[in-house]
Amino acid sequence: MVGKRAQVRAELTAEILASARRQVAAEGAGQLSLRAIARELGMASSAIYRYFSSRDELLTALLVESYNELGSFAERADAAYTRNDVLGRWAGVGRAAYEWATANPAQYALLFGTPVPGYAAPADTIGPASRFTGVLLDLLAAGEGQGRAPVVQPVIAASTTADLHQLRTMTGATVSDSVLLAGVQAWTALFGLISFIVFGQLDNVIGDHDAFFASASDLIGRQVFGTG
Amino acid sequence: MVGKRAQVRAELTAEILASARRQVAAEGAGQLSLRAIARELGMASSAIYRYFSSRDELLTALLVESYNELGSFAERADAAYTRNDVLGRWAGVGRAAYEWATANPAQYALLFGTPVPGYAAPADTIGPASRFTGVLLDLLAAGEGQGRAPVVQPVIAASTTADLHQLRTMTGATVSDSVLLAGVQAWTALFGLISFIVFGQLDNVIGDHDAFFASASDLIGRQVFGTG
DNA sequence: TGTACATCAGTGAACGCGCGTTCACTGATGTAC
DNA sequence: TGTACATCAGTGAACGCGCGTTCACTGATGTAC
Repeated sequence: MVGKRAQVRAELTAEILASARRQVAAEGAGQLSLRAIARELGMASSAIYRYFSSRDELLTALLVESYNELGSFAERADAAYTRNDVLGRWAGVGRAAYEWATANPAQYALLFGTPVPGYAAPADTIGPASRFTGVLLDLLAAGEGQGRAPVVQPVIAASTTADLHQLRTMTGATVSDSVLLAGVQAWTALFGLISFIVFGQLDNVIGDHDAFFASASDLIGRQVFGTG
Repeated sequence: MVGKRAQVRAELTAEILASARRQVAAEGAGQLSLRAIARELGMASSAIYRYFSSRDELLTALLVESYNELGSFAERADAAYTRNDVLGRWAGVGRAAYEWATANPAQYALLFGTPVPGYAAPADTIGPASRFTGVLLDLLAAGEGQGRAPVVQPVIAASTTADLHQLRTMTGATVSDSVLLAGVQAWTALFGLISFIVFGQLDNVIGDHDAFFASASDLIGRQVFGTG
């Protein structure tokens, strides 16, 4: 049985995290303040230290939570398609990322924006961070399994071949160099697109963000997976 | 003739900006502190107010300066190629942006990273900001003039057609919808790629950043301009 | 079941820090006659 | 060319604010016998 104390502790930990999330959403990750959280929860600022031993630890918890949210969101979106429907899956996963990002811009910025100065993400964030890329790698493998290939064949330097080799052993991926390189490029393109929209670079350039995202994301998908 | 006072004023203004630049480079834009600048220049913190009426005004000056740096860097790179060598020009302009970004990561973050909370860039940044995109639009026009076309034909919603139309009138561009959409997509892809590298998303994934950038940027270029 | 003790949550004051901005001021540099 | 006055740069103290973190403490909740 779970002790009452442990239960109350879990609840308050969750409340602190929730308040931190709200805080980050409202002011950005750089402005995350333990005192403000304590104020919102109506407790002494020192009490927070019973739950998180420093501001950085709270940031890490937030980071892990956000990566997991994005990852599970993408996994669920992916699961809704037939495995063979590679372009549909790409569209779904991309849209999931886009929707999560626009719904949670500050959390998105925490993951993909300017690194928080003086903060280095510890190793426990690697696992959650790779949930999203895991979906992508699986997608790349499925595409190649169908005989799909990038519409433009990449030119790859020797050092990059080595990097791709190591990436394969790290992730257990099995796709070819061309597909892997084009896939990583598509990954950066997808998040570049989302960042431009979320960070306001396309304000005054594109009015209907959703429609533009759909077109551009579809373009990226057909570039990596061919028109099949 | 320029009065001595005016000259000294211009020099100190430049020194303040230089110190601010150093500050941003070392700590990030969020940490830009007037007091720290004053300390470095050996003057009273209140003296800064003779030159910039607020912290935000200094930030704006920095933003304008950075956009101009990036823009002129790209313009010079572009000018080094034969006008017809569209893929060469794309590679050169992309490399210019990449080199500027890696050499000035904090200034890059100021332009393309998480927006500084509580700060809205005023209208005077639009001009400098569009120097880079001006180069790109010119490049797109040159490509289309040679009969080049994106390797994958974009699918464009009605609202996006309207957005593209407005974009054309705003910028004086003359390219077709497909080329313009693929061009904007390539623009977001290029900066997504740079951001992933500069912000550390590819650490532990790709070792040789320069080589990877070259491959991926080349890929983007051949996607927009065709293999012609 | 009741008692004695250990564990833990939360308090409130304090430390030491840095920040942007204002203000009345001193002197030096420029300008008009 | 010299004098009287206006302009401007820079000072230093102060205001009011917020922050992360530490520490000795009180009181409540749990545990062992």
